Amino acid sequence: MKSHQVTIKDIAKILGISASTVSRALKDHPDISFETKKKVKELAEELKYKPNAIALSLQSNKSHIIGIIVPQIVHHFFSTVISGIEEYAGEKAYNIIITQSNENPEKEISNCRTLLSGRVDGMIVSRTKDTENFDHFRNVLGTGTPIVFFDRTCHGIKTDKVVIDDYKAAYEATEYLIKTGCRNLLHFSGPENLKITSKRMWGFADALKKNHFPFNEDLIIKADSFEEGRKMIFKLHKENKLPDGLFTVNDMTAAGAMSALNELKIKIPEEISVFGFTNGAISKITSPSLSTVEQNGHLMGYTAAEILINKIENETHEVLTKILPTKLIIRNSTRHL
Amino acid sequence: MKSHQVTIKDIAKILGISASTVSRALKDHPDISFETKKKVKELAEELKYKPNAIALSLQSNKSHIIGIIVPQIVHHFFSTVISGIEEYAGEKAYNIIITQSNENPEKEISNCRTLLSGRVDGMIVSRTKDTENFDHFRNVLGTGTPIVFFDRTCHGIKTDKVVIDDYKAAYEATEYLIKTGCRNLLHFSGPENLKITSKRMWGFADALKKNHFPFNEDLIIKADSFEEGRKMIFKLHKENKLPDGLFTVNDMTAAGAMSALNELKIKIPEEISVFGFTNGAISKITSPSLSTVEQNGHLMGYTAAEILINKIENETHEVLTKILPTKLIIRNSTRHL
DNA sequence: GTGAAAGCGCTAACAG
DNA sequence: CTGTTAGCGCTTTCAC
Repeated sequence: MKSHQVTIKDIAKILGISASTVSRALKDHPDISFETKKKVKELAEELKYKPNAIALSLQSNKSHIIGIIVPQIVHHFFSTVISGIEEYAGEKAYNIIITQSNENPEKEISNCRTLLSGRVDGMIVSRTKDTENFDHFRNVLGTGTPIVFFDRTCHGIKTDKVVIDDYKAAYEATEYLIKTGCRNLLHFSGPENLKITSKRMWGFADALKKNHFPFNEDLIIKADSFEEGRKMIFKLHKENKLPDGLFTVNDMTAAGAMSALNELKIKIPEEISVFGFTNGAISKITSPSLSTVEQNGHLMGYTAAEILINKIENETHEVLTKILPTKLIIRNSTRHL
Repeated sequence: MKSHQVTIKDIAKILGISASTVSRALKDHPDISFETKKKVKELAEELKYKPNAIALSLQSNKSHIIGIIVPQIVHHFFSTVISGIEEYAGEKAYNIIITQSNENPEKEISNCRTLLSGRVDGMIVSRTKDTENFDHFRNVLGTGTPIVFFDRTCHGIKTDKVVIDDYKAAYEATEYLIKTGCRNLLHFSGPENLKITSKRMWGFADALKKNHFPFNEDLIIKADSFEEGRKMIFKLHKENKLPDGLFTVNDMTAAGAMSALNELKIKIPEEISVFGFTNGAISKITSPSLSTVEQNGHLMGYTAAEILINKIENETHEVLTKILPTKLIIRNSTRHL
């Protein structure tokens, strides 16, 4: 199917000059006469010549491609990040290759292989929930290919990270609930081996303690999906243990909880306030609209790409962890101050 | 930064044999002795040799990369499609490069250039709402690079398409509203120059006509976002023109409408039924949950990739339009039969 | 001012 | 069974 794309040789042949002259003319080399340049450029334009990026890559050992590994593209937060990466990469004439691990560590390992084989210039990664062995990332770094982690990072690997201050954000969200009159708080949390979710949990816990609320582990309940959020509310309702303030590890879980609360005709925020995390697309859609933490995925992706490309092009070796600001987005699922 | 990745030459030198022998040993060429194969493979393993995909591409004139152009990655439907593409591509050892046009025709043109320069083996595209001139796509096809369009296709270009039967789906959704007792229907529609949205509109219109409902153009109202959906409901409410059945061009618009209706304390579905389109993540989250049309983005992406890769590898020239089945997903925003 | 030659990593045709 | 050679498209010395 693939017919012949125009090459430098074709142009050279037609013009009766050598390939190297064409190459130089195309990039305005000072040695080349104005005449020749003009002829070459016109013909190139006419034939729709496009440099073969692959040949350039082979030559320069730079692919101008950034490899991305995320658990799921479909996840709103991750697609936001990807969008941010794409934006900065585009500005710098880099392409992005996207792979998803589907939360499967095995797949993540094979993704690394694939990207390495594709000779990406660097990678931007958010690991699966269950990745415990980080050797595949160490291998990548071993080849000299830089990695920037975002959101879900890997402890003990010396490389750049872009994160938000999950602890602080959770602390502030919890404190907001307290300030608006909640006295009986609960947290729906994610897996403990993920730093981001455990940090959110500690932020919640510490906010309680600092405000002289009794704290015990029963106030932390594992639930981190729409369905689990729903189920847990029904369960708590049955046991007569519903709180008057709920802070969830993410928006989806909050949405699930609210869906159940609505069905139970429990008034939000009058009887129970709900606070989410992420500020995804759904937070505007729930009824009532959801108060949440702005996580700014787009900026996170943009920043990660910025750090990575800088590292690729300037070959710096300093390792930095960038902490992006968050803010509380107050909507109608919480009472007002 | 980039240190040396192991090459075939390195292995050859260490083992004191030629590069071609190594190459052949690695791919189990029958000519090579068992001994040699063993030595080569062991060393390759030990040194973590990975074939240089770029060199292979240059050689074979095949990059094993599929280029994707979508209006927005963040859009749930598109990310679902991408996910489907990624899945099939992964099975066939293809990578995907993703670009977004941001609904900007200029950007779309430059995306085509970029991907062409990256020598992708084929493209999967959903155009912007405003693309009117399709020459850039014709150029791509002119280079022998196949394109498969999905969802938003380009009229008058002879290439493969993967779509759903928007007309039929809209017809069925509307008829469902009628069967469940709605007598006063309205449609919130998208831009007219998009075939998919105008087809949804005609499906709605024809369902009314076939069921002997009066039809006039006032029953079609332009609104295709959360905000517009909201606004329009408030406007209609003020003018006392609210329908008892609403079919929207997509889920977001439906969600906006429902958000407004909830605020106005208008009961869904008792006073007004709402029917969406897409079955995105949000359709489970709205209150009540949203009846909608399953558009199956994942399958659409998977199918598009299947058609494209088949075309790439088998160099077939037949052009086909694949119409994927849809189905109504009945939840709680509509009355039951 | 321009051309010839070498080489990026790999494969395949051609020799032995 | 294995080595040599050439070439994919391009850039970059080194000549002239």
